[in-house]
Amino acid sequence: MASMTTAAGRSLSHGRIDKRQAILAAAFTVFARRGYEQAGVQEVAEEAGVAKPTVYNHMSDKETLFRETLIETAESVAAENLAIIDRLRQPVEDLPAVLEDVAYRLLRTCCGERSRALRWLTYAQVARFPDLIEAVQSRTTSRIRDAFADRIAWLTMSGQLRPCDPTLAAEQLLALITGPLEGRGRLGTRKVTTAELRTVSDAAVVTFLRAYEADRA
Amino acid sequence: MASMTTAAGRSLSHGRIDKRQAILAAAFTVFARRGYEQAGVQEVAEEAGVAKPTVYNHMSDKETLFRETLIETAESVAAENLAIIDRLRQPVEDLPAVLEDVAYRLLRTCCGERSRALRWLTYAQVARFPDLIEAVQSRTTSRIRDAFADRIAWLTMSGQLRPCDPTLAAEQLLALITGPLEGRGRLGTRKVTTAELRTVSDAAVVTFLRAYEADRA
DNA sequence: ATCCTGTTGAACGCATGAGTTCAATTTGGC
DNA sequence: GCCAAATTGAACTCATGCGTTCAACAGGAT
Repeated sequence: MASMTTAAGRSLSHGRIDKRQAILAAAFTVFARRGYEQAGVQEVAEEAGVAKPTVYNHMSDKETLFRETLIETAESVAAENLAIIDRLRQPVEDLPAVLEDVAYRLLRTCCGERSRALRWLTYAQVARFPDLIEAVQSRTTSRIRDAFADRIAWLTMSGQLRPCDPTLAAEQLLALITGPLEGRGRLGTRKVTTAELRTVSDAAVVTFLRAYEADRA
Repeated sequence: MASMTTAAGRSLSHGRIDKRQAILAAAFTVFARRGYEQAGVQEVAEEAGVAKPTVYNHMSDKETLFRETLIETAESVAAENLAIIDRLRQPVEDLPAVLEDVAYRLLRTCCGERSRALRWLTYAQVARFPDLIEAVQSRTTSRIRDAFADRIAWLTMSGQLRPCDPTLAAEQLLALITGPLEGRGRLGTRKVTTAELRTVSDAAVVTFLRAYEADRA
């Protein structure tokens, strides 16, 4: 009877520190470093400070380990992004400034180690685990898009944005934020300067507002 | 001394049909189907209708085989996209209509088998071959962006678009075209309807023109 | 103290697949 | 027809790594 876990992730069997979390964290580190196939279960165990059979005590397979790791990371990344968008819940007086701030933070997160590695690992295993794309995106991109759409809907109702399809507007704003850097290979391996992030996110907001700002009458 | 090849890809040693091309084509098929690590050289050989040692006669490594395959495909995909953008070289009378046509074709290409597989394979092997991102993107995304920027510069000079940074505008237009479907996981495994492509590409052009069209005075 | 449960390290079996070897055969050029 | 280069199939070597086994061990509960 391997460790069943509560919603909080704490082990039920005895009060021991849950090694499950350590294993998942280590697994993500190693998978991100080497990729799925190149990563060895042995290496994950070492990174977690644990013996190999212990890993198999918690996860039946390398595949299971991979899936749980990606899901876990997806939830974490999503939470980070949703927190940023929540900035738009408080009433906004200076819309461009607030949007630029949100856009900048989102872009910074999307360029971060975790987000990049998550995207890579997910797409890398399309051939082997096609369902993972759906599993990860429904937890990240879709939720972020919907949260943004909610904020845009409110902004529209308060007259700060022109009437539009909020979901489409959210998709386009997100595309404007993350697209340019992707095209420059900067969501790839190269370093990104803070200035470049600001330039791109500001430009995204400017273009978005030109297209979606309510006519000033 | 294995076969040196001319620019046309024809084998110099005797007039034999160049098996190199067959091998590269088969390799892309197999890599796209299985991914780099899962694809076997044996399987590539079978797909190409060739014996395994023959593959090693043309490519020293599995790694070399992979690199050459990706580069070859990148050139091919780029050519396809550049041809679409060339549509903008002839003088345009109805800018929205032409842009929508170009956007739709680009999106259709980007959702195609070859493009998707190329992206996947490239990003999938970031951990092992980090330089491939640069190699592929410099042949595809960068060139497409630059070609688009050229057209946009001309359109600006002819007064059909407002003054802007053509490269940034190109990046943003491309982002608007391909971003939304990516967010929906539609550049993933799911099927995409023609209608959906049209909706997204039209919306991209509408938003782009709202932001970049010259003021009608 | 003594159970029970989970951990440890080391070794193992086993499958997979890269890259090679080689002798036999095909191919196209001359 | 003849040669040289390329191709073929089969078998082989060798490294890698998953998943398992097991005997010894640790640590909390009663």
